[in-house]
Amino acid sequence: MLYAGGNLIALCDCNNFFVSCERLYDSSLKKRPVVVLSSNDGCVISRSDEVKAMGIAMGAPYYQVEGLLRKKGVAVRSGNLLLYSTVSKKVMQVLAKFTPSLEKYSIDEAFLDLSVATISDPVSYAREIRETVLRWVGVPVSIGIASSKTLAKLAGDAAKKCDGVLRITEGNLESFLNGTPVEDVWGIGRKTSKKLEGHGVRTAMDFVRRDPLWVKKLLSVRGLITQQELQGHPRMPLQLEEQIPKSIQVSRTYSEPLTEFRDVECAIIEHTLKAGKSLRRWNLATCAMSVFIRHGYRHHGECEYLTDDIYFNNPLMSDIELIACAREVLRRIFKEGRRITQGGVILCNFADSNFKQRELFDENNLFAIRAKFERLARATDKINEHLGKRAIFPASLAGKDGGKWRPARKMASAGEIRI
DNA sequence: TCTGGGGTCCTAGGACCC
DNA sequence: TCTGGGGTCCTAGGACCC
Repeated sequence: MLYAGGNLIALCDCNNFFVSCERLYDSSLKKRPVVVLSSNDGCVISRSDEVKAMGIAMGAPYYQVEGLLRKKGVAVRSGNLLLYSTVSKKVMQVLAKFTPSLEKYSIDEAFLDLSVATISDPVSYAREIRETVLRWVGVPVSIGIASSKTLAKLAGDAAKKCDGVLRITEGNLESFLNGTPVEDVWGIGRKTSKKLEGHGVRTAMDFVRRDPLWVKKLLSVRGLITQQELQGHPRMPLQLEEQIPKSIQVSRTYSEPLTEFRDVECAIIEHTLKAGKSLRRWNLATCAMSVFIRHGYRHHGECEYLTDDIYFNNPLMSDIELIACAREVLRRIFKEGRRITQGGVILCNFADSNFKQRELFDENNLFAIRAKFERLARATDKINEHLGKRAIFPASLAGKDGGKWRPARKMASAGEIRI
């Protein structure tokens, strides 16, 4: 088997990240088993080691495990993304001190290029990284090292089960792959692993041994890339630059079903405001918007999505225009008598926000009016950043604090956290 | 009664054209 | 009226990830 030994990639993964953040905020949780719940306190999205040992699955619906959690004295917290992203930034800052080549892969994971001549012993270097993150931020991490991202991910998983750092080398690669079920490989999900098992492929080693042409035919190029990465060939370069998003989505499951148009409209306007803010933060403008609402419950076979799109010749970024469009689409899709349980807005087809095209016959001087809307949106962003989220908001939301649709967060940590 | 939210990439198939 | 081959572009849907 070929192995690109010169290439050295580390995956640094924060252990039980959301739980670790909650423990950072409230140190009394350090001695207790903890779970963190998704929006609307719907399901379990982070578990401490003790909770994992109890057999509580990732993504388990909270109402199904609530009794057991209470019986076992597990502390339960509603998710607090603001806290987690603040801690994430700190972790990334520390990691950046150890290598110039860093890819922030997710809120709790980063790939580090360790192929630097000055690093003589990558494993002890990784231990140093681990201790530094723990000391400076207070979050425990695991680090996997290998010659490709896919192997580094596997090494990272294995590192969690030993002392926090694990390296896959040419020497231990084969036994490692033999001991890894194919469904544990990054990029091979539930459907694909079922498909592979149907062909007698059970371990990562079984997969690696198959004819590449057969793999490509069965799983397309993605499968082929995964196979090569498992053999130790880096086929997925680190993405060092922050990627500009191709779409921005804001959606929520509501705390109770909404039946009145006005309530749904307020929710959709708030989602639009959030999406617009994110759009401007990236200096983007959008040429397309989708609005969708769902009625009924997903897991009861009685749910239906109502959705429609709107397209713009000139890219938009101001709240006034985005909200007007969202309301228009919502009026097209809303149906009386439905119990709306979720709603959302998606922006896509982006252009640089500096791109502006004047209409040939602009008799009402729309060009100038739109420029004003855009300046207003940017000013609003600045003011709200300084004075708090709702210092300025559209008149269409006046008198609506959104209590009816806002997701329930019954077990939020005391107060909103800023660390 | 109660099951999150936010993304990316790839492919197949249709429409259209020469 | 029927016939062939090849190309591009777009979209919906599937699969995966955290």
